[in-house]
Amino acid sequence: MPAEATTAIASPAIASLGKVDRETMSGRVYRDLRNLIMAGQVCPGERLSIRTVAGALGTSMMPVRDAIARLAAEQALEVLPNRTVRVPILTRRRFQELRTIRLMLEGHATAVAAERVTPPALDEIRALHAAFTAEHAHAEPDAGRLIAINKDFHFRIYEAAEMPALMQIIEGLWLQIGPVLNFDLRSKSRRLSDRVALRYHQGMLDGLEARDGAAARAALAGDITTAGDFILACDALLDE
Amino acid sequence: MPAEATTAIASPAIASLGKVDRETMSGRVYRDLRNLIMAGQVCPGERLSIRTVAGALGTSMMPVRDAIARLAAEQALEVLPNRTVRVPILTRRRFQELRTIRLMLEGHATAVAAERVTPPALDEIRALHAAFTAEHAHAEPDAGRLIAINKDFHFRIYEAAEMPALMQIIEGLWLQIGPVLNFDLRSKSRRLSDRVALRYHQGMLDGLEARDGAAARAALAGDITTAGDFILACDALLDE
DNA sequence: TCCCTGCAACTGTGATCACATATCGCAGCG
DNA sequence: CGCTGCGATATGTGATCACAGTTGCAGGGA
Repeated sequence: MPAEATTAIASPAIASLGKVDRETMSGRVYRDLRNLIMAGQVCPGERLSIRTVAGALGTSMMPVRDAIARLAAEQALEVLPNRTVRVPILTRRRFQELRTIRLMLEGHATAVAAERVTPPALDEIRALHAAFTAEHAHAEPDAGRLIAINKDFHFRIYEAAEMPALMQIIEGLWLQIGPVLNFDLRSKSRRLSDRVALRYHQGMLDGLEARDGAAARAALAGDITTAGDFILACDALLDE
Repeated sequence: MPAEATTAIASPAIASLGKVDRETMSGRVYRDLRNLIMAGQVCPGERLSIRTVAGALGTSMMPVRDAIARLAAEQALEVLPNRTVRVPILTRRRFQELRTIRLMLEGHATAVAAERVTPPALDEIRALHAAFTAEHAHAEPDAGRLIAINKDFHFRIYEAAEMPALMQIIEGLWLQIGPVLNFDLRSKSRRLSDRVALRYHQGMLDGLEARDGAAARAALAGDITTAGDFILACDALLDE
């Protein structure tokens, strides 16, 4: 029998074996849908049918059922009284509530990150900021890429706070807000606030480098607040 | 055909029809497990087998699979690399992190509640505090009931803040902390901190009545902090 | 006494099926 | 022209089955 089962034989050949798809299909569907939602690539109100998604992914209904159940538990999807499931439509009130929570939680994560961030982490954050800036410099910036880099920039900072439970909650918040980014994504006028986004990001970076938690937090607050104002002005939200 | 399907016929008889079990078995299993966990009636590290739970509940595996998937998404349960699922075992570090987050979130909810609480809500909160006090007066207080009343007291306050998204997050936090209440529950020495718990609850109530958000928040902070210290002293937690 | 081996029971995963219900479209009547 | 009623389609839910992987334990060898 090959060495895997035995205790101490370490052949160099083993390391090159690679891992055999240790991921369940449920997990994969879940992750894919999650990324889709967080990247703002699904429309608020859009309906998901288990069979349709399963067909599109070439699997049976089971993994999709599972993934949707998990996303619904995180409020990333919504099950209507009809028991059909759709991408939630945020009310203005709820959006503002989420923004308030984000200011607290992401503000705290940023402040803590300013204390704990390591030089290599700072380098990564700098690189992401540079990439964000570069993408803005393009004549025709790719909105999808912009959103992705922005997300990486924020979460790389939160990760530096070394508070995994906090980060999971923050991810949940982005997951709920994700779909409205869709509208933002399609509106080309977003450039208006983009310049200020760059400035706030720079402020966060400066705060981290100076280990000034309050400054970094203040810059983040500006970022979140102005971005939120932009969405609110778009009225992609339910009035309620 | 009875009136239900038609538009405008409002017979008094209809109202008495009652609703026919409009709840899925998945939903029921989910809710039951959730309550069990939040009430601290499952042990950290305890393993759950889908078939076993299904057998105990007299259903097939399906609803249990569904419920467990949802709870796992909320970190209320944990899927091991083996793909078996168990009640998570908190590390000290994670427990302290959760406490920090609770101080922020529940503190904010309490402060906002102080501004928005209505007289009838205040009455309910007073009643719950009275019940909590009364249960303490018993010679042999029922720990389970104590935990339940405490939870109702806190969440009735948070509900008064009228921030549903915030409340869902807080529920998620209680869900993660629930299992360690189990140890607390079994240790009879808990009386030590109970007196102080009563005092802090009184302080929260006073703050709400005076519409003094800062005072209510400070009292809540004392409650959470001292309760957390008690758990940490029990070392029911993983050292990491 | 300890460690290894091999078999049996058990577990989660994915697929498929049956069923009750909801939704949509169309015909028929007012 | 608009509303009502009915049939066809599609949807979520729950049950059952097959399978692969893991775990646990007993037996045999050193």
